[in-house]
Amino acid sequence: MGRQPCCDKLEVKKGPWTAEEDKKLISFILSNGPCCWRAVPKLAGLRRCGKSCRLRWTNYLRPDLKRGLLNEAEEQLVIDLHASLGNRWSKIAARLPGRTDNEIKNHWNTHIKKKLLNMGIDPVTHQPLRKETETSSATDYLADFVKHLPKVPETNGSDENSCSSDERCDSNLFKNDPLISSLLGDDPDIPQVDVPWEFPSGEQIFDSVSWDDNISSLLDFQGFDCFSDVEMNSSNVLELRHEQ
DNA sequence: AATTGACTCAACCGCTCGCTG
DNA sequence: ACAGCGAGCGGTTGAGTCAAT
Repeated sequence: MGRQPCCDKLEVKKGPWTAEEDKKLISFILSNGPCCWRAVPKLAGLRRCGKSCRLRWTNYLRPDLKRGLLNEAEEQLVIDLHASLGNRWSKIAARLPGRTDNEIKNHWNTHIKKKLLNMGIDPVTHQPLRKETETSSATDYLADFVKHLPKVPETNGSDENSCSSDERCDSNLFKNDPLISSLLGDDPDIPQVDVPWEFPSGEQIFDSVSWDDNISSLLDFQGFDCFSDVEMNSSNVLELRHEQ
């Protein structure tokens, strides 16, 4: 039996969201909360897939999102977390408040990857890239490479604690490299921000305020205070957001 | 001014996971 | 134990933008 499509592909709209669609989605979420994404498009009057609505909300419209590029500290945290978690972007994003997995993934692919490569660090393994000039020949390079390979345990190779005290598996191998050693170390200063985002109920924050007030609140929350002098209504606010 | 190539990032796709009956 | 379903995740795509020529 084939899997049912998540939505009627013939009826749903694709591509960039319009201000009107954003308005409908925000309005719906503000009054109902982010639940049952499959039903959201129908209830909100959107010709979109529920999946698309969830993505739009979590990656763009959510009021607790930070804007702009990741700062130095965030970038370092991403590198650090990637070293231990790999490409588990949602896990990484959970440690960076206000950042989405998509945003971090994009930033990794466009900025951090290059940065690490320029620093001579393999963005996948987080270990120093080897330059040809450092070894006298390809044979030497291979021999050296094999020498530093971690021992593969005979049983259950996936066990991350399976490394013995053998120096080939020792995290001290690259301890002379400041970045690597910092990546390998357990930095107590790294915040363990692993709390789920709590959606403020309409009663708590948006009670007895109009749609336009809600939009202003959202923008205030996200640091759009530069527009405080502008008369805000739902249409011009969303136009502004789309201009970003 | 026009063209081109590199870059960015919002959005989509397909898959997996976890819950429920 | 199994199937069905919704939600979430990670990889990929492509339109828009911008700098270089």
